[in-house]
Order: sequence, then C-alpha cells, then structure tokens
Amino acid sequence: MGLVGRELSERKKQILKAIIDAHIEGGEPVGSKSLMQNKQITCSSATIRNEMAELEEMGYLEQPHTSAGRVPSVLGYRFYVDSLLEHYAMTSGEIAEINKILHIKMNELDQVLVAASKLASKLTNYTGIAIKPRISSVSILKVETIYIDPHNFLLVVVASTGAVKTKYVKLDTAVSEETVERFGGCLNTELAGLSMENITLPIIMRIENAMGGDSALVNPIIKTIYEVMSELDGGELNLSGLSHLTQYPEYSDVGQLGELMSAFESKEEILNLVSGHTEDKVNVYLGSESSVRVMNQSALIFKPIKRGGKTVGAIGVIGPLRMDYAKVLATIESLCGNIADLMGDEDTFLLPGFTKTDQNTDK
Amino acid sequence: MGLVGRELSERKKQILKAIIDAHIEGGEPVGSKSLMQNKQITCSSATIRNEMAELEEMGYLEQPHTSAGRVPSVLGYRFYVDSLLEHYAMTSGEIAEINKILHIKMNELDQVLVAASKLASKLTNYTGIAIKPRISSVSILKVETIYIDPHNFLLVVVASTGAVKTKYVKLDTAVSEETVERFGGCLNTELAGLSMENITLPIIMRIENAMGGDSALVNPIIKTIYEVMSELDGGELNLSGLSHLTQYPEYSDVGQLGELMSAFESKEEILNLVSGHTEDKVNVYLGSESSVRVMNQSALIFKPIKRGGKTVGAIGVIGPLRMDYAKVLATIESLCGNIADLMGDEDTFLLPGFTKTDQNTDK
DNA sequence: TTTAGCACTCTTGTGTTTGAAGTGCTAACC
DNA sequence: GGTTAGCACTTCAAACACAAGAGTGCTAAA
Repeated sequence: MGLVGRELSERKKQILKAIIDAHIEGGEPVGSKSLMQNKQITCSSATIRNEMAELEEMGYLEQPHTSAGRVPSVLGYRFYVDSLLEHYAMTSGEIAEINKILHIKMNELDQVLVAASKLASKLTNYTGIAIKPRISSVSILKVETIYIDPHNFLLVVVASTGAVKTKYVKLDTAVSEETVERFGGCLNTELAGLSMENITLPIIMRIENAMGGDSALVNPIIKTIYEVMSELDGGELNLSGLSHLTQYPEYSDVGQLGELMSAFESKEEILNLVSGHTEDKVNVYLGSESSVRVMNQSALIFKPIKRGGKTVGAIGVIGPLRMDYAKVLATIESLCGNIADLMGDEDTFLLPGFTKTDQNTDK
Repeated sequence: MGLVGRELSERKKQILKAIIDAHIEGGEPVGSKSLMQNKQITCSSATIRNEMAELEEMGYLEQPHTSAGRVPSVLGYRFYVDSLLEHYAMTSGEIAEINKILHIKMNELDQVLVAASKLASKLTNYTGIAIKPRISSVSILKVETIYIDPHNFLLVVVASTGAVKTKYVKLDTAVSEETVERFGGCLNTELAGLSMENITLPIIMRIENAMGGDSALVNPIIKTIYEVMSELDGGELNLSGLSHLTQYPEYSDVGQLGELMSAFESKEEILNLVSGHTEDKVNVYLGSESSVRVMNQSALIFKPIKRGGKTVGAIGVIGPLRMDYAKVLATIESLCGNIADLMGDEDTFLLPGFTKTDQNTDK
C-alpha cells in the first residue's frame, strides 16, 4: 500500500500517542469513541477509525479481534518511546526519597546498586534490577593474606573496580603467621595491576620461587586467585520487587510468570544482554527486540553506570510492555544521576581503586 | 461426639494415609470409590465413607463442598508427617548429584548453603531456602586493615562463625600505609574475641589512645565496625527455584503468589521463624501453624546446620501444603548430613574460626 | 476530506441444562 | 454389631444458547 515507511502525519502521531497513553493507563484495547474524550483530538470517531486503520497497516497498532479496539504493537511502543514520550517531572517526594536512601551509609558499589534497584522498584511499581556486568578485563589492585590458623588463611583480593572478594585457603602443610604474611607481600608485588590473562606461567613460577619453591603450597593459592578473578568478572544480577509483577494483568497467567521467573533465575541471558550494551544512555528493550525468549510480553529498561570510562554496573526495571515509560525513564535517569554525583563528588569514596591517572588513561 | 482426641484405629490410619497419599499425588479431593483402587484397603466404599465421615468429625479431613471428596486438613497433614510417613529412599542419581555439587570447590559456608538450597529446590521441585539465622552473640575473631590510598582503607572483619565482611573506611585526614597497618594491629588486639555488647566505652577509648587520640579518625572506624557487626548477626535469607511454585495449582491465583513473594522479599518473618527454632532436627511448619500470615496454604520445612554447638545456618524448602513430604524430608536430611560430613571431616575447612577449645567450651 | 449512519462481527456475561462425582442414609446381609 | 449394596440428594463443572455491548468497516452525504 505504500504506507509502510512513510513519515507519520502530525495527526497520526497525536492519535497514536493518545492510544498508547490510554492503553498504558487502562490496560485495555482502546476504541475510536473513547479516544474522543481526549481534548487534544478534534476530529470525529470516524476519522479516527480511518487513521487507526492506517496506523494498523503501518504496523504501529494491533487488533486482538475484529470488534475490539486497538492495542499498540512493539513497533508502536518503540516509536512512542523514541519520539512521543513526554517528560515526566518527578515529585518532590520521590526526589527526597532517592536522596534519603542513596546517601545513607552507602560506601560500597554493590550496596548502592541494590539500594537503587530497590528504590526503582518501589517508585515505579515494577521489578527493579541491579546488574554488575561481566567485565572482560578486571585487574587486581591489591592482594592481602590474613592468617587464621596454621592450616588456613584468608585471601583478600581488591579489584580495580573497587570490588572486594575474600576466600579461605586451606593448606596441607602447617605454616606460621610470618610465612602467610610473606605470601601476601609476594603475591601483592607479583600480581598487583594484572588482569587474568596477564597472569602468565613465568609470573606463577616467580611466585613459587619467592614462596620457597613449594608448588604444593602455591597451587591451591593460585587456584583460589583464579576462582576469585572468575567471580569478579562473572557478573551479578539482583532483582527486587518481583512481587510487583503480579499486580499486572499481563502476568495473570501463572505459567508465563513462571517462565519469566525462570529466566531471572538463570540470569545468563539477561546478564549477557546488559553486559553487551554499555553506552552511557538508557537502553530500552521492548518485547521480542531482546534476545531473551521469554520476554515477549515484557520491557527491559536499564542504564549503565560508568566510572572512569568503564561500566561498573547498571540499574533498571523490568515490567510489562504496557509500562509507564515516562516515569520509568525519569526515575532511572534520576537514580543514575544521583549515583554519578555520589561517585563524582567523593572521588575515591565509592571506588577507591581508581587513581587519577587510571581515569585519565581511560579517557 | 467424643470422637475428638480418641486414638485412631489401624484402619482409620490406613485410610487417612491413603487419602493424603492420593491427594498429594493428584491434587484433587479424593472420594471413597477412588480409594478402593488402593490394594491396601479391603473394605467397601460405604465403609470408607463411614470412616471418612468420622475422620472429618475428628478434624483430620475437610470437605470443600457436599458432593466433593475429602481433602486433608492441616491437622491431617500434621498427623501424616508425624506418624504415617514412609521412608523415602533416595535414588542413586540423587545421591550422586548431591555429592557432586556439594563437594566441588565449596570452601565457604555461604556458598555451601546456597548450593544446598539450590539442590534442594532442584531435587524436590519446590522453592529452596538457605538461611543464615540471626546470631545473638557473634564475636570478632580477627580484624585487619588494608591500605588503599591516603584517604581510604579496607576493613576486614573475620567473625567467630567464619564469616568475613569487608568495608571501605573513608578518612578525612590523609594517613600513611604504616599508620593504617598500625590501626589494624591495634584494632585486632583490642577487639579480637569480643562480641558487640562487649565493645564498651573504655575499650573504644583505649583504641582512640592507641591511635593517637584523634577521635575524628577513630569515629568512622568504630562506626564501620558497628555496621559490620550488625550485618554479621543480621541474618540472611536466600531463595532459589521460586519459579517452581508456579507449577502447582495451589498457586495458580497470581494474587496469592504475589503475597507469598512479598513475604519472601521482606524476609523478616521467615527469618524470625527460622532463627527462633534451632534444635537439631527437621522443623515442619504447616500452613497456619507458622506465624507468617501469608503461608496459610504453604508448608515450610527446614533443618538447622550446627557447628560447634552453634547454629550457623539452615536449609529447607517452601511449597504447597500438598507436598511430597517423604521426599522433601529425605532430601533435607541427606543434604544436611553431607554438609555436616564436610564440616566434620575437614575440621577447619568450612569454618576456620573455630579452634578446638572454642568447640569444647560450647559443649 | 470529513462525518454521520448503519450493518456486521466478535467478545462477554448470564441463565439453563445436563452429566458426573460423591455423599449420607437406610435396609439388608454376614 | 459391623459391613455392604442401593438409592436419593447435593453440588460442581462443562456445554449451550442468548442478549447486550463495544467497536469496526463501509457507504453515502456534507
């Protein structure tokens, strides 16, 4: 028909926006007559019907059945999010809540992310996500050992992202407290600054020599280091407010809700999706746009949080396609802004691992 | 009628067991005729009807409506769990899976608990829970500091339970690496062995003096210690396999599922429940037996994991009242047994914090 | 190009019916 | 006296028909 791909007329945009707004509000297919209550629209229901028919042909709308109103398609939502969205002004109460929660005793990135996602969930009534993406090249900032008893010590690894991991190392032969401390010093000098792929065999041999050539002793330590590094760049996904989803009729089918929850539990797909896109903007994945199979009826919105040019986390929300995008986008932006402020103001507060030079080399 | 409280006849027990077995199997009210397929039962349907009427009067059964079969009441389930349950023999495959998963690179309690609850969920098809209960008197085994930069160091606290917590401490005045190390030594000597209520003002003053009398420096450190201790004895709750619940018709009502999920999210009530009961046995809470309001249709089964006389964790499952108790109980017992073996065999492996003397004083 | 009007379609809710399942009770039976 | 067969009664659930309502597409007029 030649309609597809053509630019939308002003009136079509207006009608499309009105339809999506109404559908987001009420959740039901919207018909031509009910649209006439909208004061913005001056033409008659018949004209609206004509326009709607064309919008459907162009792919922006769908009709559940012949005598039902229209429902936005994924393409419709996409256009809405990209071009039609009105700015949502956050209430002073919402802003106050963000400030209050995020500024309380938050001195570690993990906690900030989780707190922010909880807040996102609470403010928007959707499910909040906090993500630490897979990082390809996380490096070691510092390694320390803490003596526990002759057969055990604690390995503490501080990563360049500021993340800290601890693990117990069990030794077959008894060692003294001094020996453990010497291990720490030697691990630190050899490994600090290195990323996983930079820990080469020569380095391992040097460590072994420095520790006295006892490979039976060094092996479990190296193995633990490897475990720690794997966990550090493995990524994490944390959901909050899962129960919010149950309030939306889109998820009234328990089966579908279960599938979505399974996808959340495996974490893999979502983690891959988020880890892949780290531009500094809000990402909006609508239904089948994402590779996550089970998200056909859902929208995933997230924004990465950057630090010194590197993505260290992301927060967002998951909810039905029929989502209050204006509010969600404003909330996510605001939360990310606050986190950025926190990190910017107090430079080494959140992520002590970054020195000035680190940041400069990245930019 | 004088029936209530009387001892159940052998035949009544047999019929009650058959009813509950059938109901667990099929999920629907079970009638007198369908029970006759059970070879154990030799009498006619009319006799069964009479017995069922009496069992109902005694409170063990319920009838959704006049012309429906009978459904076990909470009391019925309780009697079933306490007296009628048959031992479930775990398959060699299940045993192999437990051994395989739990023995792989698990050297920290947290991870073992979570892995065990995941396994419980997978093997039983219900939702697994891993709990670290609130501990009233967790004490500090060791404190260490790790220098990051002049304004930040990392505080590492090892608890008597073996748990490790790290937190960044931000200082307003710049300090040297040596100073930070001195802090660590002094914190360690003053605080090691103490629990939160034993950290008194005189001790804090001693620390302040040892650090050079600068209270502006000591305050944030003490505050961080306090935070760490609070988190250590605060308890944790971890769910796995939440999506399993959606497969049971008991939870086909999304609203109820949502309420249950909210209860999971708040964590408080369940944590309180589990923290309160730490006898070394499997605890079974059926429906309204627990104080958790929303669990009326659900069963909570868990067993504490003890170590040196102290409860350090618990694992269990949550599912519908109509649950395969035999299998669940066997699975939980088996998992706890394996964890106990792990902890017993390699004494200081899981929880290096316990010395022999520690354990003896506790017993 | 827009609008009013109308016939048509499809869903939804309601009332009715039918069938199946299961009980309780009574009377006969061992 | 306990047990069983038979039967009337109750209730739910599925099936069906029917009316109401909402919304559309199309046509013809403004």
